[in-house]
Amino acid sequence: MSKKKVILQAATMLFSQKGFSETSMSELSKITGAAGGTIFHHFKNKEDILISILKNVKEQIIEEFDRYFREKKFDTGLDMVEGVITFYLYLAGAMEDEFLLLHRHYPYKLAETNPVCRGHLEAVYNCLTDIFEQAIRLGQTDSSVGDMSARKTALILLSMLDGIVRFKIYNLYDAGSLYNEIIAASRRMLRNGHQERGETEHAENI
Amino acid sequence: MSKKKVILQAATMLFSQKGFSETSMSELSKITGAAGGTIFHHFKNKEDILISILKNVKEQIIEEFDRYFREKKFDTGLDMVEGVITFYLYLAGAMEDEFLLLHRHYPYKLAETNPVCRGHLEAVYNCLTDIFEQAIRLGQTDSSVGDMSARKTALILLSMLDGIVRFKIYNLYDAGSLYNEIIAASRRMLRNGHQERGETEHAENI
DNA sequence: TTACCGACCGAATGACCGGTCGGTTTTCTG
DNA sequence: CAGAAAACCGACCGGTCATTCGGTCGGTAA
Repeated sequence: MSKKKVILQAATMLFSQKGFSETSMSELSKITGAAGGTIFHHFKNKEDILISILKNVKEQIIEEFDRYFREKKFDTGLDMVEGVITFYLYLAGAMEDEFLLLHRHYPYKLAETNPVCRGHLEAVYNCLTDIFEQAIRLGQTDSSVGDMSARKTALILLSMLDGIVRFKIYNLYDAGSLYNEIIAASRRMLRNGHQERGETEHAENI
Repeated sequence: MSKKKVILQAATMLFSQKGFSETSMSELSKITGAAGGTIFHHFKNKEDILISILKNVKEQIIEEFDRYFREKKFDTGLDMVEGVITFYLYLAGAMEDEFLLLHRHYPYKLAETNPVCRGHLEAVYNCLTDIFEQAIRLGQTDSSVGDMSARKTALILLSMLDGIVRFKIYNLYDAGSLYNEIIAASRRMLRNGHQERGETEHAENI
């Protein structure tokens, strides 16, 4: 493997697990076996390494979902939502470092001044939101999902998963033990129930 | 106000908005007007400042919820859940810096080796989860909330709000414009609907 | 008056930081 | 094989970092 790849891979791990500022170039140099100068031969500065990593993360996540949808078909929109949730949680485990990096604050701080960085981050979240939105819209055409704002509900679902993943990453709670309840809760949240029943006495508050 | 309070207040802002490692003691010194030595007279090191801040954050959040429940009463458990969600989102805006700090990675990293730090963080999340759990259990006794694991559903609700707040903090999406949908989605997720209807053809997948 | 206190100061310290540069080795190409 | 280009090296630089420490000062108790 080329030295550049080695550097990128080690930096992904270090920036994710230790943080960007908390990782020194000398440490990256020691771990990769590359001399200090070699790193700066491949990347113009430390920040440039992070941008390259984020580009990779973006491409990997989008590619993973593309592949998933190429292989998988769904009976209903609601089933598709469940599939996406399941795959998202799987991916958060399989790409642990990458998801951890996306939960760190530094990339978002950098995104405020660096358009390229912002572009990569937005691409990830737009991709994910779009997928959920499509699934919800599909569910609304086949009546497996009720009448609600597809975009906003997609964002709520994504927020929920994002929060679950953060809890797991930050060692607050284990996402795995919540899996069944997440699926059940999402189905209850989405399912078509518009029979205009009158027994739900608090409907007028919504 | 005592110099120690000034230091703590400025450090809360700096550690939240810039990050712990990205904030230097000289910057903290300049902003507060306290000499470098003064800061180390009040705190044994930089980390000790963070611990003190987390202690404050914990106490403030718990106190805020205590006050809220002293003033507010609810007709049903489901109404209580809505109230807690609303208050949580209000608090995330009113205590922006404090919530931002709770979304940074450094405190959780520190918690792995520092039991005091871990204690403060756990206290915050246990408090919040307990509140949701109580509301759900109340809802189950008055039949406004369906039959589901109270603890796990509480964690899912908290994850959802946590994710929403993160999206807002990291400038990914505005939580305010999602408020009505969050309430509606939560009510759908929780509401008692166990009429054993057969028309939801995917119930067997849950 | 004296003796002591805690709050406060800011220069000094040494470790470490990101980044540079001149030179060497390896790889590619004609 | 020659020579150019790319990869690589590590000593070195100026600057910043958290922390230390000798000392000043106003209050207060004996």
